[in-house]
Amino acid sequence: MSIEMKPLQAITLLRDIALSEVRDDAPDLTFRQMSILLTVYLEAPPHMIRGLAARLGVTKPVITRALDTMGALKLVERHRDPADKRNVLIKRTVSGALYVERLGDLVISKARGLPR
Amino acid sequence: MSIEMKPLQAITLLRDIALSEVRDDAPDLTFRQMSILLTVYLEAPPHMIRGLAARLGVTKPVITRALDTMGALKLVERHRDPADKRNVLIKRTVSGALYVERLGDLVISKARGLPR
DNA sequence: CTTGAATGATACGGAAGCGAAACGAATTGC
DNA sequence: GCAATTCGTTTCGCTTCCGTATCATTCAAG
Repeated sequence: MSIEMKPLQAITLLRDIALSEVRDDAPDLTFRQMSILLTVYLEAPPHMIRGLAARLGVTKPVITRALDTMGALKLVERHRDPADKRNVLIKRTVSGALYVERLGDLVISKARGLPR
Repeated sequence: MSIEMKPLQAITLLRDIALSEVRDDAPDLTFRQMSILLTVYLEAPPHMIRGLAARLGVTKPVITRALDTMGALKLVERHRDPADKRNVLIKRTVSGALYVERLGDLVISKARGLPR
């Protein structure tokens, strides 16, 4: 089931989301970091560096750096793949799940308050 | 009217938007820059540095720098206020309007394609 | 005038991001 | 076994951003 939206509503929604992210004292992720995080939490494992890089159309160091940052924030974890020790598996964390959930609630509440 | 959304839809929408922003070769603005830009294009003029800084809850240099960047991208323009030459008025541009419009279309199309 | 307040810009040191290239470790193919 | 490939990380030089503090300019009040 699709959600219909008018241009003014769409832009207002985006503005409200961006504004909340800025005003919150939550860690302000970049768009790249956010798309990595949400991909990890939306799609089925396993998630690996190379796959995420291809998915986002960026280079591998971008993913490595983003995981450094988000790992320090406890939003994701890195684990070596036991089956192939060259690989790194990106795993979810409790606080990451909370962060994503909070983000979803934010979008929902902003969408609900949209102008006619 | 208001738009109802479920958590999975909300997160998926956000992910799709972030992913599109990353994949596009469009200038990738930070959340701060985006909230400034959308505020300027959504709310009635005049827009001034100090007001935007208060609106976003950030310091003035943040706004100055964001305007430097977005000015170079032709997304906004700076003009001295003739009435009070201490003030700087932030004005919209044609290409800025196009950028915002494209952004709205992106949100609309991603919302339309949401699951469930 | 002159003083004080207000505005936006700039300087500074530091943190984090970028792409390209080089690297070590692990695996695969011969 | 040994070379070639794959994977993620690290390094390089560079750019951008951050907050604090300070600056020049402009206005307003006495």
